[in-house]
Amino acid sequence: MLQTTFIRENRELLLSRLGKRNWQATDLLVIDQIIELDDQRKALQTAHEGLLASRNQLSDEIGQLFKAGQREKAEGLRQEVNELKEKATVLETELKDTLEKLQYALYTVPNMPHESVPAGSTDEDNEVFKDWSGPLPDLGEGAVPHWELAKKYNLFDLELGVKITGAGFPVYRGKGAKLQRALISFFLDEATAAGYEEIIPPHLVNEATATATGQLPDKEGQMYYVAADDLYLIPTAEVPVTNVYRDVILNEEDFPIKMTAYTPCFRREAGSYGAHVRGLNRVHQFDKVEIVQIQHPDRSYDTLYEMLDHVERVLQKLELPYRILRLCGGDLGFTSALTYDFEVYSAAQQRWLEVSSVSNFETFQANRLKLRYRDGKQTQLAHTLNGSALALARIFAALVENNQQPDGIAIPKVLHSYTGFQQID
RNA sequence: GGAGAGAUGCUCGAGUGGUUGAAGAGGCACGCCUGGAAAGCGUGUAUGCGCCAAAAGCGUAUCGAGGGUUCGAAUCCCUUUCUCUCCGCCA
Repeated sequence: MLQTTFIRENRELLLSRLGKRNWQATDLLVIDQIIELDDQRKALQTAHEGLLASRNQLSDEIGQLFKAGQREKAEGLRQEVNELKEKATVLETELKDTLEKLQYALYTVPNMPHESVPAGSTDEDNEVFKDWSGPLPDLGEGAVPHWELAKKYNLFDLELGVKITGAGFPVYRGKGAKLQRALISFFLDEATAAGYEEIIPPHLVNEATATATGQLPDKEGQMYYVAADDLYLIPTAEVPVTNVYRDVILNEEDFPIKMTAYTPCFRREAGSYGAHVRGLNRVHQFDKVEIVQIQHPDRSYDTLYEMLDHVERVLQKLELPYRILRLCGGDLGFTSALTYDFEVYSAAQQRWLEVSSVSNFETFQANRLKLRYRDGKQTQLAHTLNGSALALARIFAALVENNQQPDGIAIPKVLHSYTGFQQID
């Protein structure tokens, strides 16, 4: 959520930047509505608090009079205060109403895209920020996609998942399960070696938490919801991990805060079916290691690129062909100011699969989180960032596809100490 | 799940209707003292919002959360959340 003061002070810039998200003139009206509502709010608040101040002052006087034994005088003041209170109640109702409208309007405004965000409306307009320079793997005859490899080598079973739960809930087995666990450990070790504190957060979160990182309101359809306890299954570790710092005031020397977490991620992904979602390409539950940073506003973009480097190094160690995209305005998430996606090449499917998304949210989440730092005498909102390092199901898919050989699947060297085997056969 | 107790500032902890944004202690910061340090002494130490060009300042709200009683609530009432203790259940 953008700050009202920011919107007031940067109206023109905001209007033009929201154009990158393909906002039309009619969409932009909400910005002026917000400023208007905020004007109203200020006027009402000033008037309301003026009445409260009088009330408090008179109440003090009444107290003094009672002590002095001047009951009659006190009774007179009482009448006066009661009249003030009636007026105050009217203003209070109006104020609450205005605040509610303002809040509602603010919730509809997405983050302001960074100046480097390319124009565009769909994922086809994303800019290739760093392309894969080497040759793409050519598996030749007989290469099969990962879902067939899964059957051949007993790596995972989607039909079994259907029996146990439903579509999109893979059951990993045998060396497939071991490989999955190896990848998780490897990713976590890479992150902690880079200075991230490992966190094991809850996998269910309450409404306040989901609101602070921007999943609520509006996107409840994307999360699994446990009605009996009013809790949501996390769609990403970003949600609980970023909320570690909800309602916190940091000192400047606390920056940067670096946290990493492995969690399963649950996404309803309603309405996505078809050939491109076969196998592990899109599932309702997948494993992911997330990296999160909280940084000083002046340094958050350096941090964003540092996080890109981290993801890049991990992919290099896994020896997977990858490219980096800079998301266009139309594809940019609601809460993000700038996002880079990583895609790995899936040689058997001959297509790129998104395996990581690294974003700077600037103050958008921090505003809702009330995550601030002390800047001299005042407090300022911090910047939050996060990225996948990495999302597992698709890494798993690309890994087994690209490394398939006639007699088995070769495990990348870096994972040998984690898997305990060098090949799946 | 049943019974009881509790929730106050960075921490501990006092406070049952009237300068209580909140005693006291600890911590922390700064200053004095010291050759240096400790001890000691002094000062300071919440956040949001509004008024103000801005600072200073002033106002207002906040003692788990929400609502109520009252001229006035940390203090009284209701609802709710959470924590602790005992019992039950249990990986």
